[in-house]
Amino acid sequence: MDKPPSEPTILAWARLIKAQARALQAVEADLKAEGLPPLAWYDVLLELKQAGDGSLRPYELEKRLLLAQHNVSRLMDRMERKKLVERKPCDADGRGQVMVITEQGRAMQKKMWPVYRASIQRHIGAKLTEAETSRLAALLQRLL
Amino acid sequence: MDKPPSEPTILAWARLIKAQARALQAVEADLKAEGLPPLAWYDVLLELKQAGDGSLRPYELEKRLLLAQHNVSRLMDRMERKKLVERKPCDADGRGQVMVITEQGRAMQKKMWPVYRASIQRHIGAKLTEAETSRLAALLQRLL
DNA sequence: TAAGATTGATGTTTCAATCTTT
DNA sequence: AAAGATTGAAACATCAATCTTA
Repeated sequence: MDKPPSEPTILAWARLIKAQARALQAVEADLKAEGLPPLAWYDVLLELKQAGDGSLRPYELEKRLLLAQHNVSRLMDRMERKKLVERKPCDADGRGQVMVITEQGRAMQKKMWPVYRASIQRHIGAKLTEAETSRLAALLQRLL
Repeated sequence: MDKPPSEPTILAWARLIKAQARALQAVEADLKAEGLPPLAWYDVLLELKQAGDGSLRPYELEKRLLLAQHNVSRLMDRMERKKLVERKPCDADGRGQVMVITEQGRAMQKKMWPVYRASIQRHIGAKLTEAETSRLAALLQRLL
């Protein structure tokens, strides 16, 4: 136990951090260049849209987006101010809230996707062959 | 042009973001649990230590760490307050500064490494075989 | 007591502007 | 004018409580 990581392990770690940082910064920059909100907002909108009735509890968003509870709370504040989501009381649990995507929220998700998609292609797709992409996806899944 | 990304490309992107976020959060938590500073500080200390004379210009750190100039500036403020680095004037360029690692900085780097190393092993090394780790490192390099 | 969610205070990052030297 | 670096103000994230209902 406490066996130290091999050299390839350290290299994989370093490149995971760096490749993600580069790609994420590039995609965020592409969104901003189009005057669109940050990626986190897209993630929220997509999760809500994909949830059956366009709504999720904050703690569900929390788990899916790997965010802390108080960060979800404030992210919802900002998105609610822009009318992209709405808070509703939760029938089933008096403590809880339900976050619902609005029509404006759905429209924003639709508007962001082509820009986001092109950005993913530019910064990931264009750098790997199809076969490499599949192998990368498979290996990354083993880390989840 | 503007060919949309394939399904595997989108999957690889999503997993890159998620796997990195998970691993990074886990490693940061391990460091914090030991009462150590965040990873960014380790990165600075290591870069300075590895630079020939233990010093680098802020703009060099900026490029190596993928940080914005003003973020480097403030990171250096915090680390200087803790006596881990020192600002010196730059002989060769009157506009510039030189950031130098202190003895305390070297000691901190040495103290952090075993914790960091064990954390990398736990969150990356233990989840993949040696062969997988090498393949992952090779694929990630293609993104850089 | 614990889960779901929020909030005040504090720390960090970002934006836009500034300052100095090249 | 451009490069290296910093700074005030605003946005965002984090920490430690707090509040409510289960």
